[in-house]
Amino acid sequence: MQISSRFTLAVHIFACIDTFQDAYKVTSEFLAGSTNVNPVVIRKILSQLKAAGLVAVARGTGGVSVAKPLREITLLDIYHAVACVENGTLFHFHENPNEQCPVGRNIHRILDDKLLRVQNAMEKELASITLEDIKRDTEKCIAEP
Amino acid sequence: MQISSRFTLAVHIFACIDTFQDAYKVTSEFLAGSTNVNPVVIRKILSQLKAAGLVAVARGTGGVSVAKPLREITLLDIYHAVACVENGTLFHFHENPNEQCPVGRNIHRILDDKLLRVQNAMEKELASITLEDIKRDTEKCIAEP
DNA sequence: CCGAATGTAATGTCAATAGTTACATCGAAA
DNA sequence: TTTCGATGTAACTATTGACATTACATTCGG
Repeated sequence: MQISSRFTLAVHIFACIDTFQDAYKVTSEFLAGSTNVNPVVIRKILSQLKAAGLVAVARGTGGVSVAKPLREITLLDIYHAVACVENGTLFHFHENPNEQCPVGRNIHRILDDKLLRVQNAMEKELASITLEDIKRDTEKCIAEP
Repeated sequence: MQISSRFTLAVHIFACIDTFQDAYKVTSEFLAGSTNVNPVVIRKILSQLKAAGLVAVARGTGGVSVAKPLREITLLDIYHAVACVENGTLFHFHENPNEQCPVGRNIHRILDDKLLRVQNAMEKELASITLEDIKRDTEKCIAEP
């Protein structure tokens, strides 16, 4: 299985806030229009981002803004906020290896550290990219089509 | 979503072949016993590993063996063989960003290279681990419980 | 040719994603 | 203070993939 599109949607949302916050009120309806997904899905993601302290959502009046300096928000923060993998573990392990079997009894001791290394390599790369990078590349792409 | 347990199952299968091939005939039934999953699931994985040239499966008589030197098989080979992610892309992208929107029109140009970097970091780590490492650690874990 | 094992189709269950409707709630502005 | 646009969420649905399970044709050494 792939990592849920909630992640790419969340990054898309931030790119929209960066780009449009001065010209428009950025609402879930507005974001639904840019991403082409349902507004309720956007609101679900926004509430996860809000719970992680990454955005501020104005109730009543409406509108989304970024809650921290862009360079302090990494793709890893966003990835964790939208909770795309269960328990934060990337690899799903078969649940009940046979404890009577020497291999089944030890398979976690054999594999867990290696899987963690792989996951850490991925998360480290996610952590190396900030919303400032996204903003810079967004402006560049829009400027030179 | 997490990466399918087919991957950890496949590694478990190789650990079993290493450990038991001299003492037992390693069949799908045998492997189902050690992993505690259905034999048909094991056979599905075995046929994927066979298609990738990683194992040899004896029809009729039964039994599985490794088709290449252990040091030449990496966890990345296994990961690709069992095809846990669609098109080989780890991140699922929302399908139809709005082409009328400056951000929607450019979101792939903004994000694709970054997502690829993350995926490459993960795959590089997977490629750094071979079945020889698995065999060594399996023997170690079984020897000292 | 017998028997144990593989290959595979078909079916069922379960969980997660994503779409959609509906509505209570909020809060600024008229 | 009422109105109106927006958020927060619950509820229901459709779709998809994972995994279990049954069934059976096929294979091949003994």
